Amino acid sequence: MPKLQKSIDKRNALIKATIALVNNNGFHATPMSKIAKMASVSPATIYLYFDNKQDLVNKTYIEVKAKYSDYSFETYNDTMSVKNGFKIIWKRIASFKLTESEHAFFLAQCDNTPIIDEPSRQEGIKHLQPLLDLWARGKKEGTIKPYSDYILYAYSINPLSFLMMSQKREMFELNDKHIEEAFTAAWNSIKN
Amino acid sequence: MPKLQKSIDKRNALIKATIALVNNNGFHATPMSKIAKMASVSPATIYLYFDNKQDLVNKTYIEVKAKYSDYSFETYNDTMSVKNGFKIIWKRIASFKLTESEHAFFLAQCDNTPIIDEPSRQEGIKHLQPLLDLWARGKKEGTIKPYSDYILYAYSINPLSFLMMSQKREMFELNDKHIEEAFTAAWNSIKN
Amino acid sequence: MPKLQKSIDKRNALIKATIALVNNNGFHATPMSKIAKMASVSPATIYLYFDNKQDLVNKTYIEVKAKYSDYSFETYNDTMSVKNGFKIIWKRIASFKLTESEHAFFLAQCDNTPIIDEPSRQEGIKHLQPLLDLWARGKKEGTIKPYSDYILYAYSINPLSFLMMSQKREMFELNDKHIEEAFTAAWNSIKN
Amino acid sequence: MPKLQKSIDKRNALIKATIALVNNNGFHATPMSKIAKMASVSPATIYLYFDNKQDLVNKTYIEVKAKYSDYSFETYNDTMSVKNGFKIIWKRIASFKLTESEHAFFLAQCDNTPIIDEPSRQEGIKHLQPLLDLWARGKKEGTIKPYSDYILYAYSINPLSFLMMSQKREMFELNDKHIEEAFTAAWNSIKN
DNA sequence: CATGAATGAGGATTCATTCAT
DNA sequence: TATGAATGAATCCTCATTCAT
Repeated sequence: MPKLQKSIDKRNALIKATIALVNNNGFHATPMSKIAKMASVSPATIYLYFDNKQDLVNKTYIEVKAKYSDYSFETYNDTMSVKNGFKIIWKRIASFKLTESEHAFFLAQCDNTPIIDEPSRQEGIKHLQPLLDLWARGKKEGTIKPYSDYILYAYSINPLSFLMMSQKREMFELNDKHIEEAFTAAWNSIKN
Repeated sequence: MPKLQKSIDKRNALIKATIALVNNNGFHATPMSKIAKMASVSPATIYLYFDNKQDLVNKTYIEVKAKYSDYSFETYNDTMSVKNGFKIIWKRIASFKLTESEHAFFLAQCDNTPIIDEPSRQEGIKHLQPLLDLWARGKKEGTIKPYSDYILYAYSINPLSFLMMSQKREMFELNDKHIEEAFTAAWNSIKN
Repeated sequence: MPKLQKSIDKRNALIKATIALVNNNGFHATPMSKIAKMASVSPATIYLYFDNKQDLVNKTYIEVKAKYSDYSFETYNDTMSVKNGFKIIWKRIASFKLTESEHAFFLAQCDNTPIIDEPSRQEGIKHLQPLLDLWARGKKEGTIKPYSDYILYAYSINPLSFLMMSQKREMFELNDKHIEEAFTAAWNSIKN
Repeated sequence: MPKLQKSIDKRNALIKATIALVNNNGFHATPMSKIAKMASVSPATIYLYFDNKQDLVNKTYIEVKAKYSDYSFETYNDTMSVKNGFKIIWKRIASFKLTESEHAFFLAQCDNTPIIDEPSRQEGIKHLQPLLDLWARGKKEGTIKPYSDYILYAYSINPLSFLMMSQKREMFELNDKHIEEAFTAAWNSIKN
């Protein structure tokens, strides 16, 4: 098994280490040297895979965001009814945010902070399209309120970030009943 | 009339500068020297008012959080009906997040990041009591769903942070109609 | 004796250390840390006086070049005859290059290398004017060959750099007789 | 016909790249990786041909110096008269410095800098013997001043380096008339 | 012979903090 | 109280060199 190329494993290890360290210590207080150590590589090696620290964080963001989207829509297809489709997607997103909380926390940090540059942020947004399409359909058929997508997202999806955060801070333990309640709240806020 | 005490003006200038710089550049990329410069003060002077950088940020957080709470509850009193009281509070919070967006953005950054230490975070939470009391009342009388406060907050209050963020990023412009829609969504998500 | 300002002594020590280290080790192989150590300051202190390494070297160059010019023309005034004036200047330059060989060597290194940026180089050239004026006078009255100033400089002044270099490399010891010979050669090469 | 030996082409490409990069950027700011890239070779390959960076520069210096000497004496033989022989050699040197200015510039940089180690420097000097012999002959027969060879070189040969430098910096354009003048100056400075 | 990946050591620069005034 | 100067300890990043293939 010849190693003729840059190893995807190393890249992944670096991404993983970045997430873990930024989550625990913040972007400040996450030196490249620590990332390298956690990924079991030399600091210099990072620069074979990424241009610089900013690039590393940008790329990590994009990758996690893509993972998030892929996960969210994996079980959805657009033949589903609006309500059912929404539920399917919502449950996946909830599952992602609560089981993959490392990734979700990282995204929350990036989304509320100037550590990601604008192009990468734009790149990360792209993947939401299926949800927007679903809402468009719902608005047309009258099942979803005719609100701006920003408002729909703010009330039906984004609250999960807050709940994930609270859980991560160990202030609150989300059980299945909570999930059901949360879904009800989400659906009530946007259904017509 | 000579000044015999540490100047509250300087302290305020430092807090203000911290907010502005952390908002624009992030906590990383906000050196003490820049804060000092923006506050028209020597770097050494900061240490007359704050123990160190962490302390400066903590105190700034607490101060802004207090301002936020004070603002939120200013027009509320507990003789109001649950629905009306909620609306009063909600509107104030919305107003704060959208007009005092510098402060709101700073809080959002702190709340999603490990830059604030735990004691300060706890300190900042205290002030929400009137809202929790209102919800307790609502749950008792059956107007508010019997959900955990975390869920109620996640669905009725926190979405405003997302909308503030979107507006700050100039992706979305919140007008009065949007505010009404947002309130409807908020209320629908928690009302019984 | 209050110290209220950046100390000119420290600046001078830094310039001096730069010259010594660049002379002995070359610009590469002269880390800021060594310069700091030799000047008995912290590395960070250098940046109070200079923008960066390039700036430090540029400024050092300009300073040494100015010293060189000042020294060269100190005993000259333009009422002297062309031949006598030239001799006066030439002797001073020779004296500078051979007694202040550290400075002269530094200049030689900068003049034959891309370590100085163009603006600084231009800045360094300015001060030669009195010599050019003298030559202009000599050309007019017929005592100096009507050659380009570059050629006159190449043949009458620049050779001293080579001799300084040889002496510094201990290949050659310049005594008074040599100086006389060198002056004769210089004068013969440009006199009419 | 497979190549069984280290390719002289690669070695040459490396030497050429070294010259170009050191000339344009200086020895500092010329990393091995750039040399490799310019020579279309892997960094590791350099170490098949040279021991290390110092060795690469030393060898480059020696090679260029040899080229310089060979060129200088190509049209000379020791049956020529002193004056004529000197003129022949001088013209070749001038031609080298002005047409092969890349090489000449590289030598000037090395000669005024501690980037070449002493043994290599000595090695480079050897080849000048024919000129020294010519001067010895000239001194004996009285056509050349009885000066040290260092002085003779400083005044008759070295000025060409300064002129080359000026031309390279585009401050000065050397035409045929200038060359004649320069030769006159050179000869006048050393002839008896 | 040739290479791209990998790295440890080191270099320029920044920064939170302290000190002398 | 207030400050500008000073600094040691990091931090990001580069680079000469080596290694596995």
